[in-house]
Amino acid sequence: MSNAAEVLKNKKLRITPARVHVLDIFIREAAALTHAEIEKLLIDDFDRVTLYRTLTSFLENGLIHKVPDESGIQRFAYCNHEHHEHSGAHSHTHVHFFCMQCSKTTCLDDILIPAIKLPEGFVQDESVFLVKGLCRKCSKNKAE
Amino acid sequence: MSNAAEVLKNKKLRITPARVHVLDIFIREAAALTHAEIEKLLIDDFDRVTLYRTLTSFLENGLIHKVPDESGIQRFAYCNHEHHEHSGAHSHTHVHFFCMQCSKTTCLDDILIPAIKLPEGFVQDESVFLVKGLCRKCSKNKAE
DNA sequence: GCATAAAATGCAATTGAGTTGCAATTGGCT
DNA sequence: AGCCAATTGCAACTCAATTGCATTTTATGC
Repeated sequence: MSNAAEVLKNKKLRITPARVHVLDIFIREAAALTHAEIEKLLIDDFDRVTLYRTLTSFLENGLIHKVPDESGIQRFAYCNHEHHEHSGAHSHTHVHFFCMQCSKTTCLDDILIPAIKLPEGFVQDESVFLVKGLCRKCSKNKAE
Repeated sequence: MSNAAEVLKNKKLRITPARVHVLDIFIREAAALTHAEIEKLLIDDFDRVTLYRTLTSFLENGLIHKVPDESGIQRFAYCNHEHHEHSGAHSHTHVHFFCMQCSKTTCLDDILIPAIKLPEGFVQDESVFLVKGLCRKCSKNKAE
């Protein structure tokens, strides 16, 4: 059984071609992907709606997480559990990085969102931290 | 001359009914607004396109700034210059707050985005920090 | 291995945000 | 008042995302 199928089984999700293929892509690609990007990466042709529903299902089951994107398009990335395992409930409290050169969005799994002090009366729940700039690869290319 | 007209004049923008009305709304409302919300708040009926172009113009001239929104819709808020005046160039480096109860997004002008240490090789430019939770008003109501 | 119910998929149609080109109008100026 | 450039309105379009419904597929028990 493929790695993806294994993950689906653990989550008690039905193992379907669409899900296995999409999950494979998420595991393979290290970046945060949009619906359209995944669609292009898929070899087999699935209906757009199926892909939307697959993403929703993965989201609900904690396989992927939403990634902030300023352009207004939804982005999703595979949840790297290695970094969060110890905390019990899965959390997405890491910083995300958008490269203005190559337009890739990546999870900085090791960098947690710093705590801030809100004004009196505000109660904090989740938060989103997106940093824009140049990724390792692009800043290196620029220096040469 | 109205407050809004004054602001437009200082920015060397033409004073048109659409601009004055939209700017009035931004000054009046303390929250970050979407295109659709502004459209509802407008008494006079302007074309959707006019509103989009008005927002673009205000954005380019630093009258409003983009506010992060997880749902993927663009939000804009009036730039409160009191807090940034001293820094010369206008900056939008404050934290934004989304209330999960009343769905309003507000600028926490006084709370600046904390600096973080990126991994080796990453170069930082701008960043976006959105905190979700309960605003003052809603957390107060809940406590009663 | 096969029947079955529930879940997943495909298709068609729809909504809503945002954009573009172009003609008509209006604001700021002398 | 009159000019020109900026602004507006209209029509048409793109793209992301959603919904209802009929069909197919999956997991499971026999």
